Amino acid sequence: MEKVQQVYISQFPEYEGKEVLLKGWVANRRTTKNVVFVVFRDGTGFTQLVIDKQLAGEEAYKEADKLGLETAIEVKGKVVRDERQIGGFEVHVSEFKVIGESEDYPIAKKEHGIDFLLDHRHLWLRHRRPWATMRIRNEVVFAIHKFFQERGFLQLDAPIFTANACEGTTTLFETDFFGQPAYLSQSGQLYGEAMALACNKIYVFGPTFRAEKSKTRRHLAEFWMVEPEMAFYDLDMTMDLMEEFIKYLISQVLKNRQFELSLLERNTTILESSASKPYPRITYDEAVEIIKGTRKVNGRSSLDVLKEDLAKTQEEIKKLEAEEKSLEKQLGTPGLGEKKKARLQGQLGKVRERLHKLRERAKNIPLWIEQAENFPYGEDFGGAHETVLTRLFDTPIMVYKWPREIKAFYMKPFEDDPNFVKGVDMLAPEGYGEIIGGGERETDLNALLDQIKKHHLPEEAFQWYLDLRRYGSVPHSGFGLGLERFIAWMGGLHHVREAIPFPRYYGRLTP
RNA sequence: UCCCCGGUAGCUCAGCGGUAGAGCGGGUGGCUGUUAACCACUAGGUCGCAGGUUCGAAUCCUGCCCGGGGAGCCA
Repeated sequence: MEKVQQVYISQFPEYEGKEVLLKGWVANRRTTKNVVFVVFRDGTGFTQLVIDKQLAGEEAYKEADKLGLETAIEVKGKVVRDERQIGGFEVHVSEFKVIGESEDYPIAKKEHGIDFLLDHRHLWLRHRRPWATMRIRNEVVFAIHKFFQERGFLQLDAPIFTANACEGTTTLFETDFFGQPAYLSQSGQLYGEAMALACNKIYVFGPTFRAEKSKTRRHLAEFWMVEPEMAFYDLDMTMDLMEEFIKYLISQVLKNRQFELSLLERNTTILESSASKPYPRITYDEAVEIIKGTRKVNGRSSLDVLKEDLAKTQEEIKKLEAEEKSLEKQLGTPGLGEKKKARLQGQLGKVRERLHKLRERAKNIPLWIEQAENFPYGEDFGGAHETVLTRLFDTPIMVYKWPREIKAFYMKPFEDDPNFVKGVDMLAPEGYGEIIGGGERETDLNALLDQIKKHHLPEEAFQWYLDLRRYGSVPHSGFGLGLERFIAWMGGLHHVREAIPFPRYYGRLTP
């Protein structure tokens, strides 16, 4: 092969009309009489290769026609503008050679179930949706570091092996640490507090582990959390920081990852409002009133919104049921052509799938209404309550001033209202739920000892933590952002397991 | 641990008491600057496992296993 410059697909705008060398993989292939079209990827993007008999020769055409999906190839050709293609360019190939063969690639050119795809996660990562998602993940991670570094925070790591449970509630993974039981960290917070009192403003950014057998779209057994901790910060300063932080992350994704968002077919309306509009700050008491429907938001009550929703859902169900019947009748007609029959069956499948989802929804809404109306004051919100609450807003909301009993032992009570603590949760819109939990920490040694006893936690294990209150205790605060939940919200992903390269959750340890 | 839904071809699914089906993917041939291309032919199955009901079970019943969603817990 003659020497030409090797470039990446991402550099195409600088190389229009030029002869270049590309190295990558065959993502898809279509053959026509004189031309083979290859959808080609090199990790930086996707483009179409055109292997024409005239230009590349009869041999190249025949060889290209045999290329299996995901064959690694080296290509020489000219970058040509073509507005019909993704990225706006295609490559007219003059020569190519195979670097690595690929036969019977397991992921077919069609829809697959999530379980099959996750069994092939190591290969699935090569495809468009995961590719776009991973680029958004990287954008978010980079933006997190930029945000904190620009504000003088130090990134410091908390240990992963710990001797005790942080908050004493969740189930932890137990391991053997040279003959002693040790647990995988469920939060870096307590260590973050120690580091903040040493370096003022710090953030812990690492993996965390929870051994709950959670089977929901919001849970993983291993996930990444960003936990800033700031000395001399009170609750209000913390809420200001949280809002500024989330707005910054969203704006960076919107600015730099439009193409990836479009590949995910993400409607960005709510992301845009969330990047600019102020986030409502609501006390727990107010949130309860909103959930119960006794307090209106912008003239709307949560229960009315749900009832409207139910009516709309039922209407759509009726429409689809009629469509289902009509399709079934058409399918029952004798003498249908195979082609026509297949098409009808395809349509019927889609209608049924949509019906299934709507029926599920129609079944759930009355339950939500009931749960909302009968919400027992003083308890934590469940998924249904969060949905009811966040549905009324087009930005994240911050719920603060929580009843002391339902929050962790280290939370600081309000001086003028000691039954409530200075904790705050940020709830994302569009059903993505809690993305941040945090607040101001207890500073008083005796108050903390009291809480440790009330929560039945082992006092000895917390001696080092209590030292932070013995020697120069100061007001301080912090919060934790669930990275995968945030990414799932950005990308409009169905499940947090799509937001991490190799998810770990109950029932999934490989690949 | 509990509740709901599911397990049929490599993949996505239909069939729900009477001879196991379609699309995609594989193979062969045709057509075509194609966009998950298209058309024809072809190969491909212990209907999750075990037991029961029945003349007859993918279909009904029971138990178990696996998966999905939710509760709990939380980021």
